[in-house]
Amino acid sequence: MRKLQIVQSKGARHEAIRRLLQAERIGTQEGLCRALAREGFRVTQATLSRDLQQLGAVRVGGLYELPPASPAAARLQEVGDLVVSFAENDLLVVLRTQPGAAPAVASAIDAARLPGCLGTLAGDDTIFATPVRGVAVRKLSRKLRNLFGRELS
Amino acid sequence: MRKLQIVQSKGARHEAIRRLLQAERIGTQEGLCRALAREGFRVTQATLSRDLQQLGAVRVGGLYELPPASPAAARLQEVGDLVVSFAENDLLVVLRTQPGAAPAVASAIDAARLPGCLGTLAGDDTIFATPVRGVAVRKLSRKLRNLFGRELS
DNA sequence: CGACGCATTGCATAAATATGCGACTTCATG
DNA sequence: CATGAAGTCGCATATTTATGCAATGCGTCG
Repeated sequence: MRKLQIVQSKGARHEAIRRLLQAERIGTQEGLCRALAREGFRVTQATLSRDLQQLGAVRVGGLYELPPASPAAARLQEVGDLVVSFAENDLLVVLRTQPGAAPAVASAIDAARLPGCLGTLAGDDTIFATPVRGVAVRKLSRKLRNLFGRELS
Repeated sequence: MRKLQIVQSKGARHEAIRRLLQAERIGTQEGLCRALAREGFRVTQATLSRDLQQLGAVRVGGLYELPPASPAAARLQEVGDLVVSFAENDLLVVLRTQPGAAPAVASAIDAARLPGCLGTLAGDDTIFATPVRGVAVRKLSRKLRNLFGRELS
């Protein structure tokens, strides 16, 4: 039997990685691994290899660098708190937001230009989002959840 | 005894690498190695590792990409043909150019902001270049030769 | 609750990249 | 011509990164 894994920390870990790469001169995944360990994240090099790819980090001159986080992504993080719940049917993903916040959130989603998102329509506290043909509503729903990086009903 | 090496091709090879990386999707140094071989460049992965570093290439998403060649470097290549000869004494590097071309060449050199180059002064077909304190005139001369990528008297 | 889909992770290892060292060339100099 | 400094390169290998696979956790749905 292999060691139990404590899944569940990717979001926070990615944030930490961003911070660390900017603050320190980190040149290897092993080094990043040690730095993260100091902050309480215990993961292996394999995981970091995947994380760095997902973050779009690039190794240049023996040092890891991050492409500036897209403004769109930053905005999504900001408005994430305004989202109250997710739901979906066969056709649409339906997001509920705090009163009046729907337009702001929908605009942030649009700006992010998700590959699978055909369009959004915002009311006052409700957003309809519809996937491009061929993408399952489920899939889009998951993507949106991940974007806001939170667990919702 | 090890195999004889046919030194002497870095400049052209670097050009070829630039071209190939832009034209094809190349994801490994081995792949680049094969592509170069098709063009007649026979070098090993080790050499390419060094070349790519020198070119500032970056591997992102499993593909090699080049940072856009600095305008300064491009300009240097352009004016390189106008340079006729190099010479040096204890104090200065002296470049001769085609008549009237000195200012253009000097300006390109200045724009390149060589770390070892304190300043240049251009006449009509003659340029004086002087190194920063601590850098040998010899050193600066070599750097300039390399920049123009040609063999001159 | 049980089954299923999917995401996350570690482990082991494959794949890829970087580098120490010596060979060789080219220039320039005594 | 001998000598020496600088630059380029291949080889062998060390270092670093990527990945196939299986285990586990989480959410959903019947």
